[in-house]
Amino acid sequence: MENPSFPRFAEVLLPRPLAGGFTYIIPENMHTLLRPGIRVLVQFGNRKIYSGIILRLHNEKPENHQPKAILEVLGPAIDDQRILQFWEWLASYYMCTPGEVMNVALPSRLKLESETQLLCPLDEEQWPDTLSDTELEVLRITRSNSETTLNDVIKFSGASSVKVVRHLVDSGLLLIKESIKHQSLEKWIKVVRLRPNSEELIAAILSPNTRAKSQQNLLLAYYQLESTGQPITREKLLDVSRASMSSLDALVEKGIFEIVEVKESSIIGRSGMQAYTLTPVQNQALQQILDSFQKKRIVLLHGVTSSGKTEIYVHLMKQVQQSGGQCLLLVPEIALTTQLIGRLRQFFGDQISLYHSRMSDREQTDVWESVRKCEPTGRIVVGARSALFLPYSDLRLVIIDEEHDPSYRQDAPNPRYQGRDAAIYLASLFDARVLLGSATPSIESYFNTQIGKYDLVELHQRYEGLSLPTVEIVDLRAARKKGQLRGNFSQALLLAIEQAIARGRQSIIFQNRRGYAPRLVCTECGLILMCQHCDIALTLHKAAHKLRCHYCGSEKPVPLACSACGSVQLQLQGAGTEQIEDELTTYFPNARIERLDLDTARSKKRYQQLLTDMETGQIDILVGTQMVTKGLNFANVEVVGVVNADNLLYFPEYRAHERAFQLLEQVAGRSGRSGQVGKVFIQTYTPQHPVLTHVSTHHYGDFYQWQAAERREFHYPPFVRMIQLTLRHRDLKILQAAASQLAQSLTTLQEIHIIGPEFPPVARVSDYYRMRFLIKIPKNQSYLRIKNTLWHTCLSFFAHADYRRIRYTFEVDI
DNA sequence: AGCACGCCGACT
DNA sequence: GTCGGCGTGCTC
Repeated sequence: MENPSFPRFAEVLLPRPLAGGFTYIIPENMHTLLRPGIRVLVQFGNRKIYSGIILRLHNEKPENHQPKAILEVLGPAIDDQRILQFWEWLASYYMCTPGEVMNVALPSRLKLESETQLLCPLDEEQWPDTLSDTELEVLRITRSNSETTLNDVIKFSGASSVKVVRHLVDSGLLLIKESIKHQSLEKWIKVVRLRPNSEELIAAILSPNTRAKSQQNLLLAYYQLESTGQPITREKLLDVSRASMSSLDALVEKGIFEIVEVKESSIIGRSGMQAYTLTPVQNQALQQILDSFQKKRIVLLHGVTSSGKTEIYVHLMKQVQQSGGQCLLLVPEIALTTQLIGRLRQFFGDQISLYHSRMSDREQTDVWESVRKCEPTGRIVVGARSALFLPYSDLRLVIIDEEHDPSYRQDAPNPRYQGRDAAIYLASLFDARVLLGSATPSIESYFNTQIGKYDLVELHQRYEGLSLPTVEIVDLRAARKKGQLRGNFSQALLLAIEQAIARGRQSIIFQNRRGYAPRLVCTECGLILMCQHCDIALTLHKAAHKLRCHYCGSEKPVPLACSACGSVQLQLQGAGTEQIEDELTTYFPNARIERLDLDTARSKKRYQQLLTDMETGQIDILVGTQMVTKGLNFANVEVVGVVNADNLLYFPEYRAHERAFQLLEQVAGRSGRSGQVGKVFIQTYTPQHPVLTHVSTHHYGDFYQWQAAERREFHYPPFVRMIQLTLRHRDLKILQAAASQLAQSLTTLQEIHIIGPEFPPVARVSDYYRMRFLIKIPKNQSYLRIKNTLWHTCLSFFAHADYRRIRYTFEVDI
C-alpha cells in the first residue's frame, strides 16, 4: 500500500560538476528514514554507484524519464538545513555547481564512489589457449587477487587494457561487479586496562628483585596515568614508561593487562585550565566588541601586530563554549600557525578541533561527526577555509584571523570562493556574530567599517607597551653611487645585522623569490632559458642543481651551454632566497644562517625544526619568503631586512599596492618583540613610493585613504564589483578566435564594463594558453541578475561546436 | 567530470 | 574486413 502522505521522490546531490540534483524514487521501506542531509547510495549512469546527499523530498514525477530508485540509506551527514542552504548559496554566488561545492565540503570517507571489480571464475587450466599475451596478463592479475579492480589492471597494464577487459567480459572469462568500500564513521581507540583479580601477579612484578624492569615501569606508569583520570592509550603508556611494545605484550600475555577498543566519543577530554588576564587595553577592546555585537553582527578588530588579538579571541571563544554553542576560528593556512594552535591548547586543552584539508581522511571525518553531534570538542573549531563546510547546527561566533590574507581565496579548482566572505554569509544564516581581525585590514573590510556595515574596534598599543619598529627606506641607487652596496645588500642593513649578532639578537631577511636565481641568460645571444610548457623563465635551484618552473613544477638539468648559440657564457639574473643565504654566509662566516621557504619547509618536520631553532636562538639570520611573515612570533628578532621591495610594488594587479603594504607591514611586525625597538630596512630603487612612505609611518589610516581614492577614481572594488573570466586552450589561434567572438557576445550586456580579452602576465601555463576578461559591475546593478546572464551567455557560447573544448572559469569578487 | 556510443582511418 | 582513434551527448 502506498502511503500518499509521504513524498515519493528525492532530489539527490552528487559529487560531480553537474547542474543540480537528480531525482530518485524513494522505496517504501525508506519512507521514514529520509530527510534533507541524509546520505544515500544511488546508481548514476550505466553502472557507477555514488553516495549522494538528499536535498529535498517531493512529489513531482519527472516528465521525460523514468527515475531510478535509491539503493540504500547511509545515514545523516548534515542535520541542519542551513548547511545545505549555504552550499547552494556558495555555488550560485561563486558561479559553480552545488556538486563541486559538495566535493570539497565532504571528507572523502563520506563520498563513496564505486569501483569496478573484476573476477575471474575459471582456473587457468580451463582458459582457452587462443588468448593473447595481454589477455593472459589481465586474467593472471585478476586470478591472483580476488579484490582486483579495473583501476589496478589499468595501473599495471595501461589504459589500453580496458578494451581487453571488455573483450574478456564479453567472452565470459571475466565477471565484473561494482563495489564500494564502506568505512566506519566511528572512531575506536585502543586503551590499556588492568584485568580484574591479578593482584598476585602484579605483586610479583612489583617486587624489588624482579628482573622484568620494563614491565615494572609499565605498571608504575599505568598507576601514574590512572591518577590523572585520563584514558590510558597504548601510545601514552609506552611513552610514559619508555617501555617497548614487547614488554607490554608480555604483560598482556601474563593476563595482567588487557587491551580494549573503546569508542572515542566515550572519552572525556581534558579541558584547558590556563588562566589568563587581559591588559586594560585589551579589556577595553573586548568590551567594545561585546557592545558592538549588540548592534551589529560584524566587527573588524584592527590591532597592530603584537597587540594581543589572540587573547581577545580566546575570551570570546570561551564565552561561546560556556554557553554550549559552536564557534569557528578561521586561520589562513593551518600549517603555518602551529604557534597559534599551541597557545590555544593551553586554554582549551583537548576540547578543540582542528580542521584543514591536509589532515587525514580519518581525522577529518572524526571532526565532522563531532561537529555534527555538537559534542564538546565539536564546539570550538580552528580551521582553514575548508572548515566552513563542517555541519554546524548552533554556530554563534566566527572569528576570521588575518582577514586580509589572500590565502582565504581558493583560486583553483572550483569552487573558486573567498573564504572570508563565505564565512560571513554562513554566519548570517545562523545569526552568528563575526569578528574580523587584522593588523593590516583589507581595503574591502575597512571600507565596510567606513560605510557603517561593520563596526570598527582598534587596538593601537602593542603588548606590554612595545613600540612599533623603526623603518628605514634604503635607496639602492644612492647606495650604489656612494659605493655602499655589496652584492644585494646595503651597508646600512649589513651593519645592523652585524650589530644584532654581536648583541645575541636575531635577524630576518625577506626576499620574495625562492631558488638561487630567477633567470639564466646567455650573454652572447640574449636568450633567456624558458620553461617548455609555460611562458616563464626557469629558476635556477642551486642546492638541487636543477632549473625549475615555478608555474608547472617541471624540472630540467642545468645546461652547460646556450641551446641557441652554444655559448657557455650563461649569466644569472636576479636573486632568490638561496642566493641571499649564500651571500650572507660569505659576509658572516660565523653566523648561523637558515632558510625558510617552500623548498626547505616542504616537510612539516623540517618546518617545525626551523621554528624551534629560531625560538631557542640556534639561528642568527633567517632568510625566507612570505612564509616568514605569517603568524610567527619570535621574541628575540631585532632586525628585519627586505632585500628588494620593488618586485612587490610593480605587480600588474590592482591589489598590488595593498598586498605590498600588508606584506611589508607584517614582515616589519616580526621585529622588536621583547622590550627593544625593532629595526626594519626596506631596500628599493623607488624610495619615494607611497606604499613605502605609509609603511615607514605605520599609518594604516593614511594608506587606506590613498588606496580608497585610487580605487574610486579607477573604478575598482570596493567601488564596483568585479568578476574575472578566464579562457584556456592549448591552441592559441582557437583561443584568440573564441575570446574575440565572446567579447562580441558580451557587448549585449549594456550595464557592465568589460576589459579584455587580454593575456595574463604569464600567457601559457602547462601548455595551456590563457586569455581573460575583467568584468566590472556597478554597485547599482543587480549582481545576481548579471551573473545569471553571464552564466547563460557563456553556457550557450561554449556549447558552440568550435569552442566546445575551451575551458572557462569565473572568479567572482576578484 | 566520466562514460558510452558512433563515425572514420590504418592495419591483419 | 576489424581495431581503435577520439568527437558528441547524456547522466535522474
